[in-house]
Amino acid sequence: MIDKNSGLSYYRQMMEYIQKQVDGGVYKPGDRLPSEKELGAIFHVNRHTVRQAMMELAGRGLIYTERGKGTFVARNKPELIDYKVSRRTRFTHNIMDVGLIPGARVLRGMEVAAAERVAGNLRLETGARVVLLEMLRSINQEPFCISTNYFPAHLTPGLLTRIDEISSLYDFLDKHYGLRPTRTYSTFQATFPGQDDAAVLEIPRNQPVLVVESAMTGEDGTVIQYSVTRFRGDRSKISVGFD
Amino acid sequence: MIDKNSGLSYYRQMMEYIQKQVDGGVYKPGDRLPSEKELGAIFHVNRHTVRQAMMELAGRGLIYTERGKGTFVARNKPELIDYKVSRRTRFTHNIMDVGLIPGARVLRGMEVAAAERVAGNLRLETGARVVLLEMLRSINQEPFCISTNYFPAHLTPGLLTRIDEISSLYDFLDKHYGLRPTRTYSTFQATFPGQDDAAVLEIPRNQPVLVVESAMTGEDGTVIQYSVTRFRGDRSKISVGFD
DNA sequence: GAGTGGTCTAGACCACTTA
DNA sequence: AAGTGGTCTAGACCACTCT
Repeated sequence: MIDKNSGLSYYRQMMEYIQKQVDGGVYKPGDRLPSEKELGAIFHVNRHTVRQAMMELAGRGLIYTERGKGTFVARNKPELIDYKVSRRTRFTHNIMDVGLIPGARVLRGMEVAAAERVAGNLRLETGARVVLLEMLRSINQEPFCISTNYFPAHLTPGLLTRIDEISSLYDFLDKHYGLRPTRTYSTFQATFPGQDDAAVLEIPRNQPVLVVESAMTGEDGTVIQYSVTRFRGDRSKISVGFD
Repeated sequence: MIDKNSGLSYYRQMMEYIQKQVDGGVYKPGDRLPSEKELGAIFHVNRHTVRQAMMELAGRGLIYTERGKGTFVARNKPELIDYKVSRRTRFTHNIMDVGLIPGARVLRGMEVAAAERVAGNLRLETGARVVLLEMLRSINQEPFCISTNYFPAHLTPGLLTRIDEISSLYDFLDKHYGLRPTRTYSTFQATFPGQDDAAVLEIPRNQPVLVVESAMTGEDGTVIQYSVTRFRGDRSKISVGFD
């Protein structure tokens, strides 16, 4: 099982072996693997060596552990959600159109001084007053993405006093302020979540997130919204049309 | 330094402490941390406990290790390359425009039967003949992304015999086949690299990649190219304009 | 040769789940 | 109570880098 002279460390050989077992369908998503003790006996290695293999495979997302229960093969890709981004993207409609149940919860709402990056994207001076609105969006009751939105404070007076009324952000902006923002650009990055984001999205910190930064302008070209959205990497596939 | 009764494990306390030190600028990107032995002495814990903290922080991308040298604070953010994607994106020009040196190397070129996903995107029958062209693109001599491109074989006869001539893919397609593909859509995902991709991109398997899938059509609307590109997450920021 | 991280073993105790 | 993964200690040897 383990080749002591292969030049490859034991735990790497174990990783390859288990990866093959999973790829080959010997263990299917959701299956329990043998316990660490059993694997140690099977491969004739110490339990800590088993653990090193398990931990690396878990970090890679192939398996996950539950204390007291065992180690399990990860659910493949929990149904990637194809999320379409266009000039006017509306989360609620977007999700409902594919037969899923959207949800939204406001995490933070406050007026702050614009940091350099925020000010630059909103075409304001650094330190200008902006409204920060952070929302958790969920699909079928499960966390999907966190969106941090910034608006020039003078364009959205009293927004924070009406936070409870927000169900669809775009409807809200149109109804109260006559704002109909359209997307001018978006950037995409793959990174790891910060501690807070990981907790809210209910993912471990070593699971990647897709970060989308966008700027929106009104019909007259003034920038009225800048947002940074972190999508769960295991759930999200963002698609952009160029038509 | 370590609170034995905090309820938090030692290695997690160490992780928090070191994260704070890095965030606070005590250790800057590229700095060497104290050795594992030294950290063990500082925190009054065993070297293995130190290692567990180090390994998790490395998995998260905060630090990296070099055998025989030490442990260093990662330098990730500063070198982000803003890569613009539009209807007609040309890697070579794109990179040169921002003053960097692009490079390309063909990894694989072969004619294969189209798998379901490839066929569907190229609007062909599953099993139809397609040309696969896989290229590594680098910036300033460092791996940046791997692009796997598929073309209907009947549109690009003899492509594989001229692989050596490819420097700019789009120039090549235009010159030899009169093809001028324009992008119709792209999808973005954040995941982990496969073993081969990780090796070619020179990143560990637990560092995220940004996967961009795109379809390109000719002027008459026929799909002439489908590609899957894996960008190094630590280097890439893909931007899309909606104008 | 001294110092670094990488791997492996051995044994212990803990927290949690299940029966 | 038995089994599981989680944490910690202790000691050993290795491969590599630097000087």
